[in-house]
Amino acid sequence: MRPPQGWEEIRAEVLRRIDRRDWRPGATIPTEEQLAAEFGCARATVSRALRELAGAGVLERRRKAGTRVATHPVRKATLDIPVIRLEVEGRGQAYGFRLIDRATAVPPPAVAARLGLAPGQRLDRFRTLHLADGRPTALEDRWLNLAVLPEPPPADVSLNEWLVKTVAYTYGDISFSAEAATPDEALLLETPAGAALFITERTTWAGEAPITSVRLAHAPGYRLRTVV
Amino acid sequence: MRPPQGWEEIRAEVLRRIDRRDWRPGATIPTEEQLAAEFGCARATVSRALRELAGAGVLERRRKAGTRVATHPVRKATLDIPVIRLEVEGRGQAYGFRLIDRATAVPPPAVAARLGLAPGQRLDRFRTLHLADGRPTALEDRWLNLAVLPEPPPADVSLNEWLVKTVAYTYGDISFSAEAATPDEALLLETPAGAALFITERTTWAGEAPITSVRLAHAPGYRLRTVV
DNA sequence: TAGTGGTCTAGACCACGAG
DNA sequence: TCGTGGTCTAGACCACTAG
Repeated sequence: MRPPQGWEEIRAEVLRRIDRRDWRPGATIPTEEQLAAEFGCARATVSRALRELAGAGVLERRRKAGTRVATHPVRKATLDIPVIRLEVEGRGQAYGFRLIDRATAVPPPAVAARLGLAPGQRLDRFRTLHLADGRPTALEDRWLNLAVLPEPPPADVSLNEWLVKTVAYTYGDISFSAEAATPDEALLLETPAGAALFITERTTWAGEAPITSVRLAHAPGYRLRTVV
Repeated sequence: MRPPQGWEEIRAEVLRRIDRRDWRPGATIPTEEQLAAEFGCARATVSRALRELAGAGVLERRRKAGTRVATHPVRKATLDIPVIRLEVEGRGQAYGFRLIDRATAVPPPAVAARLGLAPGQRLDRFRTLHLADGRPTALEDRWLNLAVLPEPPPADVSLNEWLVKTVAYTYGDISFSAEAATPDEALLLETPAGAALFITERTTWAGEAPITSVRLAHAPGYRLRTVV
């Protein structure tokens, strides 16, 4: 049989051997050097293939100990964090948004803690409704640290997209959960009170400075997908 | 200033330049060759750094066109797909589970479609309640294609973990959503009917053969986190 | 301390795709 | 067409860690 060529074919071959149970969970597989000899390629090529599989959670690698097939069924998936406008347009619908209200206030303790703020510090709060073909798809509740921004945001664009262009790359964390719609949310999202909403919460920093904390409540039916 | 050394320092330097807006969203950055010359390293080292950033959604790369700072704020996050037992034990609680019922039946159309089954084909269905310190944390509803398994599963272990050890690596897809608890689910999870539940649905194949489709309904308060 | 993975180099050729 | 990223090689040295 023709040996695998290129790191992608090697990755596929390794997966095949794991699937066929030639290499069982917890077992140590041959070293990079041995595999390179078997496949007739450079060690760097094998290394690349195994590194990708380790990144996906399929293999566990440690110096000196070697490479093992992962025992714990912890798989890693990559998730494309969605942008509402692109999601809506991807479904062939017209995107729109409406600013519900805007205020300066002291954020609730949970938000202040997430952003690492001193108690009592005031932030700007924007609530925006995102629309698909005129119907609400998500309610955005954003707390924004205007102090760190070079200029105030304009009123006529999506705050999210303006931020991305202005503050550029940021680090952050994201969490997903399910919550029942409050009466207020239900009214805005045109859904029954108490409906199960999919919630994404994102907090971002630029370097050390906390920028913004966003809570998105998605209208019922929302679904986040990925592949393992 | 000392030039960055190693692909990780180069990655950090690139991020710094994006953060400082030396390189703006949409702009083309220097070629690998130019950066290698600037940093005094091999092109492969620059390539590695830029590849990682492209994988994270920070850069967009195309042959001939070069490398640009990503304009669309689509970030990619890696998600550790949780294993309930490990999550529970990680919180310092005692893990347990209880088999609710088991049957052979024709799955609902949605499940059959996800698994790519012929209409009318029967599968085994297991419903399991996962417990943390004796209290329910998640309700598992699993449809299992016993025909493709080498041996029937034992009754006394977690079905999920047995599957992982037996079928080894599988491909699959995952989706997340929010749903209101049905009366049945509410009873089992000891929560009010209609409560907002976080739902994960996973379908897996081993090669071409569909193995299993699982729906996990998490008790209220569940939260899935990741970092960008 | 020795074995294994992690990384770097200098060079080469290839594949894609913008102009 | 030809510039750019994508990959491979053969070799080298380093970093971590199991025994």
